[in-house]
Amino acid sequence: MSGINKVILVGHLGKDPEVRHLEGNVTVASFPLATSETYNKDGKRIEQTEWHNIVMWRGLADVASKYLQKGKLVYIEGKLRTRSFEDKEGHKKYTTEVVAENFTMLGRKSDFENGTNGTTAQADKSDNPAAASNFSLDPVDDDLPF
Amino acid sequence: MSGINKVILVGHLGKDPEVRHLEGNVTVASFPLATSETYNKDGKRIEQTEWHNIVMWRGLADVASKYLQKGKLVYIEGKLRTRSFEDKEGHKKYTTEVVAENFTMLGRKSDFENGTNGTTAQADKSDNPAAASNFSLDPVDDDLPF
Amino acid sequence: MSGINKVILVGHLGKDPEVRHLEGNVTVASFPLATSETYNKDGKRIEQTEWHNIVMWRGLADVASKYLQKGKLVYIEGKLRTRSFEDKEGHKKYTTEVVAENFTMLGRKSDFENGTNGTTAQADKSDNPAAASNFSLDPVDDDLPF
Amino acid sequence: MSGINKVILVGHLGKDPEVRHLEGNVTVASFPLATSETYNKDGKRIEQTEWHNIVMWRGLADVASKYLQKGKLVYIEGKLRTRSFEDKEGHKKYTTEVVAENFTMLGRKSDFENGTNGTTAQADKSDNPAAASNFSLDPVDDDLPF
DNA sequence: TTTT
DNA sequence: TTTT
Repeated sequence: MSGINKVILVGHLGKDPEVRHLEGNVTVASFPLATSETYNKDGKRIEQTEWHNIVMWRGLADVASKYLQKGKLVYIEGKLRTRSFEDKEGHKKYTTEVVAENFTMLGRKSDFENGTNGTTAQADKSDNPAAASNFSLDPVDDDLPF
Repeated sequence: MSGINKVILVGHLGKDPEVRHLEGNVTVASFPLATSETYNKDGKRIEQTEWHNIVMWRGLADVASKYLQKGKLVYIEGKLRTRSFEDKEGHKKYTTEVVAENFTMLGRKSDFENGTNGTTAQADKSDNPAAASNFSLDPVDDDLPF
Repeated sequence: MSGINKVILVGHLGKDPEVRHLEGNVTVASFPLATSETYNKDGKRIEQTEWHNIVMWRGLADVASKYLQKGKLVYIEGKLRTRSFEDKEGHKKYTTEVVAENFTMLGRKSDFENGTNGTTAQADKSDNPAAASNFSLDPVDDDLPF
Repeated sequence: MSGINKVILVGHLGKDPEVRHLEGNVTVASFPLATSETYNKDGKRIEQTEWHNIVMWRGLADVASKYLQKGKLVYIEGKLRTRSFEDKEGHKKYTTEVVAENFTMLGRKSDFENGTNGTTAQADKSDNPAAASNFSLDPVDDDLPF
């Protein structure tokens, strides 16, 4: 039977997305995302940071490589996937990743502007009106908002 | 700026979906969904049921009308939408609905079989291979599970 | 059987929380929250805003009245509850609210500082170390972050 | 700043929970949970199962050890935590776990009855009135359902 | 290692 | 109006 495997994260990118192009014209983007939590221990405020390996495929990877950068605050929805691999010494290891299904940029509007290549905010805005900040691979049911 | 508007429900259908066909060949299905919660009051076990108005559009409505029936247990993901209308006496009223984005059938396998018209489990299975129980309007990135 | 009734929102407060004190020393805070969504219609970027009625009870209301203000960006988790009431003309009406179970402030750190009564950022920080921004009614399993 | 780190799973236990008692009278329960997903590949129905390491602490572990068993269908909410350890050969490894914050049993009512040691349904029910199936570590705001 |  |  089918189950549910859903992850919801809000955090900051630890690095710019690393983009790879696989055969068949498939794009993959990956980056670490930090989610922080604060709690009290012996009256002191402790911050604990959890790091997540985020992976985005195809169209989502393309848009991620365009908009997401180190330090940005982002909401990510996805699913868990654990895969095994061999490290350099031939030891079998496991890694758990969050395969993103959609993301939304949070934070100041200026964060939605792509400044990596020196385009001005204005140019970006005309190219990307109104701080478009929600991205997904959903079908383009674009005409009606439901 | 874009935000997040997400609802996650697991509950039972209170009625069979009501299906309407709008102009432009658009299908809409709607039904009430009950989510129950139990808590203790004065040592007695109380069950409180919340009713949700679920709305499904287009392809999701089509598949809902095929598989969902009164009493079935279902996981639904969607978003909130409040709209106004006038009742028969002309009074403005508001209703809040959950516009579903995908759903997954839970429960026994026999629940995934469409038994309304006496078709056998086998016939259902050939029509509906492997008790497919997760439905969404996501793009059919069907070849690879990520 | 028990079900799941969960709402996850990220949006901005439309107003300051309105706080009431009920008998039995129970605090209730309520405010509207806007979640915006952008989509394309005929090549134009449309923003559609959904308004949610948020309700917080007891300790969560107390902390909300202290930290949440009009315009702030907040993550809210809660559940749906529809209740009926009579309006002034005696007509029965329904309203659906999101009863919050916890919230987390998002956005710039300066947003976490309570500036309503002129306390300085520094004073706020000592009172509220490290921009504590996650609030819930969970038990204070504070010593260990799991 | 605080972030969000949330996991939502619906799946079946692969084994009975393994319960350990740590110093300080702390209980820990852990078990594997399977979430299955089906998709089409070349016209064939493929099922892919993802395994999650679930960990429950303290009171939640106690109730888990009482109600959860191999094969049961359960809704789990929690957060991701990756920790490192050394395997027998002294190699550093990482494992990602879902630290559960609450769970709800889904499925037939008979599944809520603890039949491992031959107690009757009736005895179970008196001990566990009304098939209580939602468990969490939330404060016992038991008198009012909000 | 679950379930269908 | 569901389910337990």
